[in-house]
Amino acid sequence: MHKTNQLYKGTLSTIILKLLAEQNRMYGYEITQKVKELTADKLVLTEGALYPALHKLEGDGILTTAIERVDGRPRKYYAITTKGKSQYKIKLQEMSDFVQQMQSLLQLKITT
Amino acid sequence: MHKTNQLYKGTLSTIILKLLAEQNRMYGYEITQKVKELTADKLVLTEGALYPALHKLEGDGILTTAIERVDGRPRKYYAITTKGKSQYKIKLQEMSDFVQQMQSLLQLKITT
DNA sequence: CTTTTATACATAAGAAACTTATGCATACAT
DNA sequence: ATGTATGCATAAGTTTCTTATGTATAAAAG
Repeated sequence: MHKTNQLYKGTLSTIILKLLAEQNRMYGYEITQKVKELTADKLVLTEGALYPALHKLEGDGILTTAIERVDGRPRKYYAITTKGKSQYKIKLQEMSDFVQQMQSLLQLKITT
Repeated sequence: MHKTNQLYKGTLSTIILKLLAEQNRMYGYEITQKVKELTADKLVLTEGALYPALHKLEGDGILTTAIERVDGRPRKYYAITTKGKSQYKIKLQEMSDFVQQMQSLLQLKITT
């Protein structure tokens, strides 16, 4: 998923859901580019992590897919389902709780 | 380490270092109790995660140990080394960066 | 007096979520 | 002709957990 920071483990699906909750639909490569853009290259999704994650979300009914041919190449568009939206809310709340727990436990300085 | 939240993966060593950076020395069971106390039982370290983590930190020269007999039972006290203290600073900074990255990327509401 | 609970350590099998490497294919630029 | 960007995918190996066990002592509970 990135460089050498173990903390990002478990964040991938939440990031995917965040993007798809706001973008109607996106394809895999587009997601990697969007995350690079949003984080100024600090977070780079690897394909070995992204594609299996997308397949799992699809298998769990969180995302649906539609393949389209663009410029002679197939593109697999992903969209979030109703189930996915409620799953996203849960994931966001978990992340929020986690962040607060870490700030409290480690007494992190908040530089907003 | 806890219930069912993947996010805590990778946080264990940072939590251990935090406690030992402030407590001179602690033993394993004491660490589990302290974390329970500090988080109001929301974070419960399991032994299967804690002890291997402590052994690894010791093997990496981050912690040192001293075994003492208390109430007829052996206790293994852990203390942080100089190397451990600089490692702790790095870990704290990584956590701080991670938290800010997540707040930014997911636009989390900060409820301070 | 025997069983449960708390204290205290440890390891081993299995799962989850990655990394790293590889493979296929098209289009464009050098 | 070769490298870079686009676009998908899988497979082997690693890390870090969970879950399950195992050993041992002391105090409380029945």
